[in-house]
Amino acid sequence: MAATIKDIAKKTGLGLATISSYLNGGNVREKNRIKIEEAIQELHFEVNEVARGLKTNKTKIVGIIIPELNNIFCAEIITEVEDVLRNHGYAAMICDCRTDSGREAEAVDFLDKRRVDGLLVIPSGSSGKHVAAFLKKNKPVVLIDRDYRDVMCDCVLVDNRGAVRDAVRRLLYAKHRNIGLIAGPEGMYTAEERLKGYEAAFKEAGLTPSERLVIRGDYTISGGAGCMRALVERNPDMTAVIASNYEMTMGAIVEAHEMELKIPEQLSFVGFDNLDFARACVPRLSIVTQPTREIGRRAARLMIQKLTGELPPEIIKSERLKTGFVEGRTIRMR
Amino acid sequence: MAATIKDIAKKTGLGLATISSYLNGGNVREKNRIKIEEAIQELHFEVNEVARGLKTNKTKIVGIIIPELNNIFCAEIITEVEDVLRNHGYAAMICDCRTDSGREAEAVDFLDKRRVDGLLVIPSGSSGKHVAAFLKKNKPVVLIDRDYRDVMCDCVLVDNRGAVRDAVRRLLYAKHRNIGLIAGPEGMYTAEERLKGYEAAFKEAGLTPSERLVIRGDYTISGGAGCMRALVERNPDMTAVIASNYEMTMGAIVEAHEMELKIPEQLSFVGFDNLDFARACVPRLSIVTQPTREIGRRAARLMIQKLTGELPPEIIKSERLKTGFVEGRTIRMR
DNA sequence: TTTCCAAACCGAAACGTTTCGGTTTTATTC
DNA sequence: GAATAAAACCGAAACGTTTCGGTTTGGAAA
Repeated sequence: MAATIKDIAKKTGLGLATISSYLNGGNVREKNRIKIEEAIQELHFEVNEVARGLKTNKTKIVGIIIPELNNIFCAEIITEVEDVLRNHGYAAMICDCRTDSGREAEAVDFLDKRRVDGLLVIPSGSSGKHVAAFLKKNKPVVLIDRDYRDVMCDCVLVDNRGAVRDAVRRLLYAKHRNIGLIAGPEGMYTAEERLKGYEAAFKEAGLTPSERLVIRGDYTISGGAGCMRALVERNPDMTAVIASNYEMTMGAIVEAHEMELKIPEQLSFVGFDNLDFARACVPRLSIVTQPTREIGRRAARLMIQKLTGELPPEIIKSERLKTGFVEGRTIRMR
Repeated sequence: MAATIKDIAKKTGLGLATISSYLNGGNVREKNRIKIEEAIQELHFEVNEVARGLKTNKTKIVGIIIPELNNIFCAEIITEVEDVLRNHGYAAMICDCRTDSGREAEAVDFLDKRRVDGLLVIPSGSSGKHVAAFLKKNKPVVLIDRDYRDVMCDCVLVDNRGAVRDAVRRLLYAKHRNIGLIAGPEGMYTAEERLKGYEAAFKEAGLTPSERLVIRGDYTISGGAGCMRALVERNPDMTAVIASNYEMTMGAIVEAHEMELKIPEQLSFVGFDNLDFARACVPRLSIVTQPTREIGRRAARLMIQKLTGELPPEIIKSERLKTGFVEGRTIRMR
């Protein structure tokens, strides 16, 4: 049906190798170049990337595994990743694993069978055993946002610890002492790091927060809401709360309204991540922000570098990006 | 490097065709089955889907083209689509075309070269000329959310007209008469449909709204904000506003706060799409909702049916889904 | 005009599957 | 145990590229 390189060869009277050379940027005599281009036009020839992939053992496809496509943080990163990849001729094959590390492992298999050239993963679990086989083939794996505990990979992370430490510092500076934290799930890399940042800020100020001020959520809206209520009920003296991801920020805000808690008059608040949402709230939320586009860009670039061999496989690169803070009106000076 | 079917044949002493047959669910004598499975285990054999694709002329990949991955509405649909596709053994190759129909055409080419088996598109422009070549190869194209004006494709749409008509009806029922509409960009399918729904509701009530009550936004947050301000300034008698997509809903709300407009005391409001956001607002927004998961599921199923031949190519199916309405507290009875 | 060298060109083989048509094996029946 | 039908098996060829090693060509230098 579709024209092949052989049809072009026949039509132009040239050899297979010459056409192939032309297609891959090799030198061809001017008049032949013209003939080839005409034939390509006429027959609507398009390189069959599948055949090429079989021969070269390179598919020019990067597999992307994420916990939830339907999650703005992930989506923003992937948008950027896809853009950079495609600009370099790579296609993005995406698998959503619903924040389930079992499904993550399945996705790795799925993509491996399809012979993707590399894997970009926002890990759901903390073990990376399931990518070991892939790595053994000398294909690159780049991690985003969190690290595997047991397998070394290139990665692009964020200074989670510094992010929350900074938020706490600001609250301490505003004379808050009883600062609640809606932390993330136990064992989750970003959650643990953020919690450590919380503790570090107190420590450096020579303070020790009550244990009752920290509660674990599950990074969901309803989880955030539940935690907010629990924190308020169990800490009558609490004057400020930090929610440590976007979903829980949303949930906390909803619940505060539900409880008719005035923010920041009765309770100061620091949220996470989504600037649009922060701006839409009344009053505008003060939030920790993550450089999602930059994360995506760097991860994709790292992948490209590994793929092109610009960065040799044996050197493993880990980048850590600074977070930001956007002032709103939800921190009250005491 | 990686084991091939030939290695399995050699190891088991069986023929190539037998192994292939086994891999494709054919019958094999029990003892041979065991031998094959052992060999596969031992050599870590995995089918090379690239080679298979070359031979069968089927890649088991579906190309997905969307205006913005980084847009909750799209992301929710795609999440569902990807899930269904993968459950049927298909991979999703995603291209974000930044709401640019030129880039959309490029994406079609890109995916076509990679020999995807079908194309799922949330169109950015209204012309579908760029998929004509793809369709001519007898490969299916399924459209989501909007239709091409010039090319017939299977599609899954939403009753946009009914959605806004319903919203207006509710406001009319609450005795509002001067109802503003923040409409979408001119020429955009969903925008035009929603506008028609607005007009239809007035017509059936025997009313004609002032032209000044309709303003065109560009489906962005800042666009929505600007429109809100303009509407309020130019219509002192306006008592209610409808924003016709999520981003503009957000923008409108932000701007209302900015202008210190009390909702719903001074202005009733109906938003669009994002339930989480609606719930997080104070008071909770009344919104039109779209069945995103269902849209995704149906589109993916349609694609699968076309791909498996369950639905013959010559019959073109178009599905239209009903929207919903979630009551909040932003419509005041007059 | 001849010589010579680099540049351009060439076809066969290979990548790892599936499929076609034909052959062997097995199970069944008499 | 022979005859038969069905089931299982088999290898070669093909899918559309790239690449290898070798051959031809063009044009500059002599």
